[in-house]
Amino acid sequence: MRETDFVSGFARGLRVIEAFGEAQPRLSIADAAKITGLDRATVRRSLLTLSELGYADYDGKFFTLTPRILRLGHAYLSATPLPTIVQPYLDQLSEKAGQSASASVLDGTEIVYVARASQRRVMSINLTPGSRLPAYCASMGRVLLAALPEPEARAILARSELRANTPKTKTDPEELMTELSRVRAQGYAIIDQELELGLCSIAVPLMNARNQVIAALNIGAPAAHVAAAELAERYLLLLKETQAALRPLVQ
Amino acid sequence: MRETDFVSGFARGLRVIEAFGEAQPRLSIADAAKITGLDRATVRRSLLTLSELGYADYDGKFFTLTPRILRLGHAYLSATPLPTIVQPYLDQLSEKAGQSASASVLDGTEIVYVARASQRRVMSINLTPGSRLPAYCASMGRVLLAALPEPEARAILARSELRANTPKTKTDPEELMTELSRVRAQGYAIIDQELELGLCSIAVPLMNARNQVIAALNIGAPAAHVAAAELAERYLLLLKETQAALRPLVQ
DNA sequence: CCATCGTGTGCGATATACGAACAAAAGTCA
DNA sequence: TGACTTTTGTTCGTATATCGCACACGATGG
Repeated sequence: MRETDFVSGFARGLRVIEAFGEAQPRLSIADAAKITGLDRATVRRSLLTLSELGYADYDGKFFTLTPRILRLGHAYLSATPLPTIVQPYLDQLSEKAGQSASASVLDGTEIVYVARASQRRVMSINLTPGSRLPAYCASMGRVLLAALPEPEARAILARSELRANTPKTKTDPEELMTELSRVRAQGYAIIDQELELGLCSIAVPLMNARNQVIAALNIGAPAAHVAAAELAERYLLLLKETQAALRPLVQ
Repeated sequence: MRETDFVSGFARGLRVIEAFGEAQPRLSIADAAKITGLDRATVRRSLLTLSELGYADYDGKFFTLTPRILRLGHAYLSATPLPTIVQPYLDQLSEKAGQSASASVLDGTEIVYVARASQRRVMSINLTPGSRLPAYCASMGRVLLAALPEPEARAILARSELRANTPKTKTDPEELMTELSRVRAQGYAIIDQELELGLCSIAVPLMNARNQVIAALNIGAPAAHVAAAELAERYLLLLKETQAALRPLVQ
């Protein structure tokens, strides 16, 4: 790609959108400039553009994103067959298990939820399609990493910020690589409160007819109700059934 | 706003993202140029930019969005308090009712789902946060339109493409305005298979402490299980409870 | 009253869009 | 099949748009 085949104004604008996050629902021009590292004048132009197009509101001081911004992500969710195909199966799975069921794919060091059927909420985090979690400490992340060639998985772990979210979180890259081998061998991953105390989950890969891993499915449960050790006997069969049902339908 | 306070390269790029939709998961440069009405050279630069940033994949012929694009919508969903606050209440509501429960806001002539707790799937449409439906024929749309000053509601109806999705769809603006008055008076809206045959729903407004309508809540049910006439007696109380519980929590 | 912070603006240097031209595929039809 | 048309992707030159910097101004607070 040539230098001139890149629209930097567009790229800068996308960075500005992403500056709005968890902790930042309202941004002033200076805030957004600080977060993105862009010049204030540039950020101002981007924000005014967003506001002009209806993607943001502006009260003269602060900018907030409007629901219209969801059109952008929705373009993916409705255009990509996977979420649509998977959703009804997750609904069934969730109902049979009495727990939340989700599907996600890998994006860099993170997993991205592309579909979810939630039962009563047990986590402090609100997960919706589009939500992201670090791959190294999520059951679906383990499954997706295990599907990669070892050097790639290792590279992703190297790029990850391996934080101990709880005392149970595995953060040693070597230990994680060993865990990935086990996951690869047994065909599923179990996480016991490594992301958040009180939460455990079990995940399996979702493969297409050519045996390529294209996503992961999981069931999450409160540790208080279901011990991690019981996850496999309770839910593995259900997950495997869903995995098998979806296999001929994807890609 | 001055002319130069608008970054047209950014605006064009956003149009390109939105070109990917339901029917268009994969776009060639020429496809995207046709849909957006932009020059092929311009579209090409935007698409290559998206690809360079990891928001799109490019196989040399077709572009597809990657899950990374969800970061953009997620910036809204996680930054805006509403979806996070509402979700657990929707989960409860959905569980008690045994039907899907959703929350949405108005964006132009459409409602946008910002949170949803789904039970078994009954509609052909897959609804997730970010999904959009025409306001005029959705129960939450009726409630949100009814909350507007009459001239504004009328203006939105005028801008809407009033399609008869089913034989039951109301498409006459005057009839719709009358319906909005009824909705305003009774405090809820019922839709009987106006969007899709076999689907009916009931919605109430979600107000904040200052009585401003900031969203709508609904319960959707298959017409085969629940006649439209029974919706109110079955679910109105539940919806009102949720409405009351949320009222002090929002905004 | 000055220091600090945030916002808006003018300007020269640089990046980008447009239209057109060209090259390469992909159809089309005898 | 082969010649012809149509469509698509890419490149180029130039007019225009945009960036980042520097500065001005107002608000806020010690």
